[in-house]
Amino acid sequence: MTPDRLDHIFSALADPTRRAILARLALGTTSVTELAEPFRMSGPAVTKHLKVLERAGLIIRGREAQWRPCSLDAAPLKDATDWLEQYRRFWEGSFDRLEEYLQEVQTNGGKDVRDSSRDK
Amino acid sequence: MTPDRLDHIFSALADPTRRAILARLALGTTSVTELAEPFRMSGPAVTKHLKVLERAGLIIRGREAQWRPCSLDAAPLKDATDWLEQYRRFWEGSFDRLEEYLQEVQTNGGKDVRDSSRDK
DNA sequence: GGCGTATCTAACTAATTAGTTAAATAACCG
DNA sequence: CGGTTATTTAACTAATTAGTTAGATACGCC
Repeated sequence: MTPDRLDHIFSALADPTRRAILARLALGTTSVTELAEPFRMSGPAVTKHLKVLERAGLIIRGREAQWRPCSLDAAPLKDATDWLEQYRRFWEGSFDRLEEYLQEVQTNGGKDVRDSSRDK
Repeated sequence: MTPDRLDHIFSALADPTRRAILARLALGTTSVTELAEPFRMSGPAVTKHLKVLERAGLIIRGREAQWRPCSLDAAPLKDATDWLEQYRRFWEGSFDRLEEYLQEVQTNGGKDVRDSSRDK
């Protein structure tokens, strides 16, 4: 997982139009025109969103006559999830004693921000 | 979960500097200066990244003398994970028959992109 | 070949982002 | 008070993003 692959994935997800496109594609492959329909937005604008999703590896484009069907490729979402997974213990809240201890020593005794020479 | 909360969360995560800052904060609360250290980047640039993280709700800022300690608040990462979770079945690959069927009917018989009047 | 539908490219604009340096603010310390 | 350290704000620039409209391209059909 190179760092800018995650950049592309997360920034593709940072837009509600693009998340809605993914949600639609979760129901199945469809055309650009149908993807565009729910939005008050020109065709070219949708084409650009699709390019962003494609750069992130989240969609696959086919060719069928004058249509360029899009389908979901969720594999990169797994990479995003794996990255987030590292932080699960933080939102689940229950650190065990060792983790608490490590966190304290990391912050120089857990007493002060930088060093222990200052004393408030 | 309002849509633009997710926008803020994902776009905060779309930058490697900010992900590195979160990784550092996972080890414990620290100062702006220490956060800035690994990067070839001015102080104000780091302040801006912190503002983005703060807007996303990912960090909490304190005050201690002339320091403004940062600490991680991972709660929004749970929201991101929850959103991604909807797609897990896609990257795990094994759809059950019902899901396959639903996906096919959604795409008008699963045969064509738009309708069944065309026939290739 | 020419028409109609689907989609993309080009060229442009406005807003946002990521960085800079210089100066302001805040708080401790002697 | 005056100096030093930490951090933020202001003002600026360059690059990127999200949208637009107009025109090009691709393909099927008659």
